[in-house]
Amino acid sequence: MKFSTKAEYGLRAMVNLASCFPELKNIKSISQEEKISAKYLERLIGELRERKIVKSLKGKNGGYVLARKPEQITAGEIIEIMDGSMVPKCYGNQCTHMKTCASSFVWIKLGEQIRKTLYGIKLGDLIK
Amino acid sequence: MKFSTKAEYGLRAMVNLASCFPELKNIKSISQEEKISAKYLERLIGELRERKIVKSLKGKNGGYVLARKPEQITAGEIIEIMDGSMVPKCYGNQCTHMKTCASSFVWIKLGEQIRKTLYGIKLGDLIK
DNA sequence: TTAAAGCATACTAAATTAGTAGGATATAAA
DNA sequence: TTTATATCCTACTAATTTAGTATGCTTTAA
Repeated sequence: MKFSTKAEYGLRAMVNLASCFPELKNIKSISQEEKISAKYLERLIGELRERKIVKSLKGKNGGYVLARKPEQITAGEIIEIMDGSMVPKCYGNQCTHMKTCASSFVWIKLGEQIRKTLYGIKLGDLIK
Repeated sequence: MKFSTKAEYGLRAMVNLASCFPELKNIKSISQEEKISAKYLERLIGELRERKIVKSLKGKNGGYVLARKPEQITAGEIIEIMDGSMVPKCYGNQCTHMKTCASSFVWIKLGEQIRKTLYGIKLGDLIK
């Protein structure tokens, strides 16, 4: 089981913005500090902007700010946006986690725990 | 975050064997019952054999049996073998989850929870 | 002796991931 | 009002991983 670098990059960038909240910071600075390709990061943060995690300001002296306070944004939100669903599914949509499928219990239980864990961690918790 | 079908196939196959434990079952039967490519499954179960989850009996009337009782095999063992490590790491091995890396807390915490959950589920729990 | 099983290895096709490239658009400051 | 600096948008590509095939060898119970 893996997480993509996308989730990791996204989280790191948001933690970075949380650290300077409520100041603006531009892609160039974030990418240098976090050692992530600027162009790639630009796209990732774009997705987080669509989903209202960050706000952007265009033009000179522009950049990004968290759309909410660090205490009001969870790791789960960010990771779910970056990585897609956190609930593993049985293959080919044939199994829709029916009661008759014994092993589906494992994925359901696990999905619950993962959500519980990640939605319980706020950016505010990570910057102390 | 995703699990591969490999982990799912492996788990399903082991649950299947748990259901008929301690009887032998051959690849052909398992693959038909679980609707998984026989040749692919053969390889997957091969890995589980190397790691002592199942025992095999070659030759006519051969097949596979769980190497231990269903109560003594956990979902975590199987999934870890099939899927590799369950602990997500920071990128490029540059970050080794240091205390200075704020976001690494998330992956460490999550890894713990995943392990706790999956190692807490035994095959025996799944076949009732 | 032989048919039925697992064992081993190499190959391939499809999907996903991780980026690049190039420009269009917006805007604050000079 | 011009210009530099930033985000925004879309298409392309390279690398890796996943999922699955193919082929043949080895073992062994009947």
